[in-house]
Amino acid sequence: MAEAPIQPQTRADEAFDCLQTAIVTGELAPGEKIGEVELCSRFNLTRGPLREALGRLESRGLLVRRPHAGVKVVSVSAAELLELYRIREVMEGLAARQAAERMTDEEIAELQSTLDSHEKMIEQAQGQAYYQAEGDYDFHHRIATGSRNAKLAQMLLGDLYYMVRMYRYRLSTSAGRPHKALDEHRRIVEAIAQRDSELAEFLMKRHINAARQNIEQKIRNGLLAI
Amino acid sequence: MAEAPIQPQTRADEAFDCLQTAIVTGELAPGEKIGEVELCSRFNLTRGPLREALGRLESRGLLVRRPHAGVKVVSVSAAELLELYRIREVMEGLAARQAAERMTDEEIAELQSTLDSHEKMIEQAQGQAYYQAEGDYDFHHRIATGSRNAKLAQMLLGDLYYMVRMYRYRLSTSAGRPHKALDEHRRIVEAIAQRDSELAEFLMKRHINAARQNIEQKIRNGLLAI
DNA sequence: CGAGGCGGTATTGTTGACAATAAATGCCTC
DNA sequence: GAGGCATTTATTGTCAACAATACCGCCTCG
Repeated sequence: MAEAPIQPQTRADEAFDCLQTAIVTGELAPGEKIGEVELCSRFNLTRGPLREALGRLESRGLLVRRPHAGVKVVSVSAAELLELYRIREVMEGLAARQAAERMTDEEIAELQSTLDSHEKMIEQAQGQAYYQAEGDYDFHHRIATGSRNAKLAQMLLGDLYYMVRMYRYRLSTSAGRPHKALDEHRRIVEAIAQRDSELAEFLMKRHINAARQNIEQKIRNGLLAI
Repeated sequence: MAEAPIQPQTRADEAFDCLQTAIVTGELAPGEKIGEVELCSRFNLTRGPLREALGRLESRGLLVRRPHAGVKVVSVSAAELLELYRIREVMEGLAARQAAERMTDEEIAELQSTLDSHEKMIEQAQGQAYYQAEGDYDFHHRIATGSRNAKLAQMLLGDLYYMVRMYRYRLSTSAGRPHKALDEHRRIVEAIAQRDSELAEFLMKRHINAARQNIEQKIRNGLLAI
């Protein structure tokens, strides 16, 4: 894959990575107000690079900043989370369509083999939810880059996924869903392998739509406090 | 509307706005390598806020930055510009669909009246291209915000439009297209007014698809050097 | 007793100087 | 004369001090 550089090349990059993962993992809770100096001591940084990272995070919508009043982690309401899935639906649908047109045969083969390993991960039930989440992320990540649409991949991987992942960590997938999701992944890859771009788009949209409905149902049942 | 604050609230915001408009208008040409100190003197800023703005611009994909090697304005190839339109197609389709479901009657009425004024602007042929571009931007802007999908609006208005507008300035619309575009706008609004979300999505997608093909054709004819 | 204004304090925004890195130039060697 | 290496230089990255602003508690006044 080779996505992350060997090491953050500059202190600002380092700060950016630290903050981003801290937000995604929930180490910095949504809605939490955070002071700059506190963050500096926490991540061994100085305020210059930190502020630069803060700006980038704000631009990506993970932070909100009020002038002279500090920054706080964005808190996404349940409704907004569902809206995110609406966006994912159309964007990843496009990604799947373009991936079907443009992925190399090697990439498709790799994609299929990753699905195999995801299946194994799910079989050994321990840590099922976590591995499923990671596997799911891996799958969608590959489709996004496989679209050969740089901006699309950037928006999906840089903007949307991080916001969704904020909630993945506390959103344990419901029983039975992992298998269903994997099956849906399989069908999408199948369509891509057959270069059936229309079908790939359709299946991807339906896949994400199903995930959204899954969350929607949980919210209705009060199983999910956001 | 009331979008832009009365004045940039902080120096970094000011820097961000300056740089962004400078890039969009072409004052800073794509591919141009720019030094920080030069920018500082040009916009009467100091390097701190400037760097913060630079980070935000980079995060939005208008700049590319190589550590210790300076920043340069992103140069979008013809192929990438067309890819941008593919993204717009699906995202604005979604925006139109949600706008049809969620815009208030007042907003729809306003939208219709803005179309009237756009028509007048086109009638008086002078500066046709410019007004058309602005009117087009205005229209799509309203649809995006009308979707009541904050993240969608943010991604469209914050990420995509600025990149597209970089090329709008040198992309004179072809003869006859303004009228056609206005007509397409009219139909979309009509669908929204009738709360026909499916039709609104369809028409919007087709509208942007037509714009893309228009550009594609120009590129093929060598009328467009990118 | 409540509301509004006022000052202290802590936090953010900004600045200029310092250090580290990469590009560029000139020199030396082959 | 050409190529590679070391030095120089300019640019970026980083830091710590300074200034400006908003929040909080207190006091006064209605």
